[in-house]
Amino acid sequence: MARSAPAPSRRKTADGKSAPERPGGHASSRSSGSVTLSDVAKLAGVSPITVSRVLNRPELVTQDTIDIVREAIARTGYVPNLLAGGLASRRSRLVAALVPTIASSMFAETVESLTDRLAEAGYQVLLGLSGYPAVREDDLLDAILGRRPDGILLTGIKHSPATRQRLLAARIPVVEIWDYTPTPIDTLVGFSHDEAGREVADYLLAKGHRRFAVVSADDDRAALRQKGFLAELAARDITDARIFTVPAPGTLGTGRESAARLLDGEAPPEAVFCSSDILAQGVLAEALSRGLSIPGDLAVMGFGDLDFAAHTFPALTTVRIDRRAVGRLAAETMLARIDGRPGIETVIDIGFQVIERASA
Amino acid sequence: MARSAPAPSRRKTADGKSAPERPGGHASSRSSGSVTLSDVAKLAGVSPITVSRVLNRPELVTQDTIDIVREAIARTGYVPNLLAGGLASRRSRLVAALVPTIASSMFAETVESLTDRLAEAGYQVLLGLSGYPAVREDDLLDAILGRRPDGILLTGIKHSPATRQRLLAARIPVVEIWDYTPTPIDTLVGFSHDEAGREVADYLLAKGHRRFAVVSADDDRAALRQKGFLAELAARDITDARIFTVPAPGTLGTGRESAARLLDGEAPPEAVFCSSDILAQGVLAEALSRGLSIPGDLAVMGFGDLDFAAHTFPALTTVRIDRRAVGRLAAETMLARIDGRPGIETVIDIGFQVIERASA
DNA sequence: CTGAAAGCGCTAACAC
DNA sequence: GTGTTAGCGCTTTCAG
Repeated sequence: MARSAPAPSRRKTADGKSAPERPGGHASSRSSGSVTLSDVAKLAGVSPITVSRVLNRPELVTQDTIDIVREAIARTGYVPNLLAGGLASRRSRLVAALVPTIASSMFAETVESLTDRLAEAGYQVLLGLSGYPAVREDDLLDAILGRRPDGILLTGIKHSPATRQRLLAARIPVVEIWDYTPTPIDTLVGFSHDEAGREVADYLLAKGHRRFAVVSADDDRAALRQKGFLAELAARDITDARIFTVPAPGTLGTGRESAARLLDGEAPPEAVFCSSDILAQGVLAEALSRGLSIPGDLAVMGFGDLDFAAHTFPALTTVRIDRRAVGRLAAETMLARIDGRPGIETVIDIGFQVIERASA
Repeated sequence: MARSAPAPSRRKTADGKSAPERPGGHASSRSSGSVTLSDVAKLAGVSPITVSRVLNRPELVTQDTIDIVREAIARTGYVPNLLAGGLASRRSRLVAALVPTIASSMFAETVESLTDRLAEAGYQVLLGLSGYPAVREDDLLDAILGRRPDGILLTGIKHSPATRQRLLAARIPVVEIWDYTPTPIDTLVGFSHDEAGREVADYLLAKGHRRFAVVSADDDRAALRQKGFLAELAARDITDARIFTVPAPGTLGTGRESAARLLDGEAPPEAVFCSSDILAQGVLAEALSRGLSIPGDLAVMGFGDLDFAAHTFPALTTVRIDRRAVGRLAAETMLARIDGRPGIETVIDIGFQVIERASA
C-alpha cells in the first residue's frame, strides 16, 4: 500500500561534542551549583529575606531596595529555587492535571487552555497521562501528590476508592472535568454525557430515522452517551440498534472498519452515532469510498471536534463541546478554590450543542 | 451556516457543597498537614533515614525492616514529599519539555511518548507551552528552571541568546528535538527540514509537475522546509512557485482559504506543498468541493500526520515522521545524559520518508 | 520597612 | 544494616 520514496534515514553520529560538564569547574563563588538567595543578598548588601520579599511581596519593600536587589539578581542570573520555596511555604504553585491522553485533540485543547490560564496566575501544570483504561491513575496519583500540587484536576468522575481517599487526604482542591454529577469530590466543570446521548437520539429521530447504529469507543463517558442514546430510542420502542464497540481511543481505522461491517451487514442503518469525531470521520471515509451520499444514504453523527468536521465533511452533524472553555473554567475554578473561595460554583455544567450544517 | 439544535446549556448551580476544609480539623498527629517520614519512622520504630532507604534504596535494608516500614507507610498513607527530597538530593526527578503547542497532534504524540518512557524511569514531565511565536520561551524557562528539572527538552534549535545562556548556566542535559543541526546545545533528536523540503520537490518534479505552490504556516521549521523546497525547484530553473503563508499553527480553515485563492488565480498549480497535514487537509477539502480530482487535477503534499491522511484522503502524499519515535528517543537520550552518559549519540537524525499511497 | 532565628521534609555523609 | 548530624534554599514567624 504505502511505498516509501528515497528515505534518507541516515544516522548522523556527531563527534563526541563535549557535553556541559556536570559538577564544579566554573568560577562561581558557590560550592555546589546555582546561585542562591543568599548570594544575591550578599551582593546587594541586604538580608536574604529582603531578597525574598522583593521577589514575592515587593509592596513591603522600598523602591530603592527593590532596585538594588533587582540589579543584583540580574548580575548573578539568580533563578529562585521553587523546590525550596514550595517546601518552606507549603505552596508549590503547581497544579496537577490528569487526563487519559493528549494525543487526541479532545483533551489536548482543554489542557492547553488550562495551562495558559494558570500560567497567567503564576501556576504551572504538572501533566499526568493516565491512559485510557486509567489503570495507572493510582500510581500516577502518588507520584503527583508527592510534588505537593496546590490543586488537582481529574478527568471524569469515576475514580477508584483508593484515589478518592488519597485525594481527600491530600486536602487540596479537586476539579473534575468532562463529566457530570451533582456530587463531585469537590468541584466540577463538565456536562452530562447521558443527556448528550439522549439529545442525539431525539435529533436523529426527529429527522425521521428509525434504523440506528452506534460506533463507540470503550471508555466510560462514551458508554454513558451510548446508554443515553439507547435509552431514548427504547422510549420510542426502538430496540434493535446495532452496537459496535472499539478500543479507546477511537481511531479513523477502527471507525472505518466498524462502518464496513455495518454496511456489509443486512439492513444497514440509516443513522450512525459515533462516540467521537475521529470515529465519525472513519465511518464517513468508508461511506464515501462506497459512494454513499451523506446524509442521504447514511446520517453520521460525531461528537466533539467541531472545527475538524466542519471543513472536511460538511455533512457531518456533531455535538459541540467547547473544549477550551472547559480548560478555562476549570482554571478559574481551581484558582478560586486554591484561594480558599468556594469555587465560582461547585458544579458548572458547560452544556453542549447539537450542530447541524448544510448538507453536502 | 451552523444551526444549533435544542441546546441545553443550562447552568446548574449546586448548593454550597462543603469543600474539604483546608487546615486542621483532622485527628492527625501532626500539626500542619500530611504525614512525614518521621511519622512513619516513629510508627515503625526505626529512624527516618531507614524509611528513606526503604523507599529509595531498599537493597541496603533487611527484608524484615522493609516489611515493617512498608506496613507503617500503608497504615499512615504516607506520600513522600518530593519537594523536600529534591531539595535535599538535588535531583528533582523532573524533566521539563517545552513545545509550541499540544493542540496539534504534531507535538502531542511526541510529548506523550516522552512522558510514557520517562514515567517508566521514575521521572515526571513538566510541560511548558511556549506558543508559536515562542515569545514566551524566556519567561517560561525561568519558571521551569526554578523547579530544578534534571533535564530539559526544547523544540527546535533556534533559541534566544538569553535562553541559551540560562540553559548553559543551569548545567543540565538539554535535548533539542524536531530539527537538525550538527552543533546542538547538548544533544539533538530530529531531522533536517531543509532536506525534507528538497526531497518533496524532487518527488513532485519526478512526477512531472512543473507548476507549484506552497502553503506554509509561519513558523521556523515550516520556513526551512519551504526554503529547501524552493531551492530545489530553483535548481531546476523553476522560480515561479506561488507562496501562501498562514499564521501558525496552520488550520483547516486557513488551508482551505489559501487553496481557494490559489485555484481562483490564473494558472493554478499542478502541485501544492503544505507545511502540515492539517493545511493539506484544508486544501483537499477545497479542491474536492470544487470537484477536482486528486492527484489528477491537483497533487497535494502533506507533512507529518500519516494515519490521519491515510484514511480520510487516500490520495494525499505525505512526509512521514515518526512522532512517537522522536519522543521515545528523546527520552532515552535524556535519561542517558542525566545518568552522566554521553547520550546515545549527540545527534540523532531520525530521518523521514515520503509516503505515497494508491491514488484515489 | 528590615532582619534574626527557626524550620519546612528530606537525604548525604559519615559513624557505629 | 542502621543511626546521627547537618544541611539543601527558601519562607515563616516575631522583633526591632
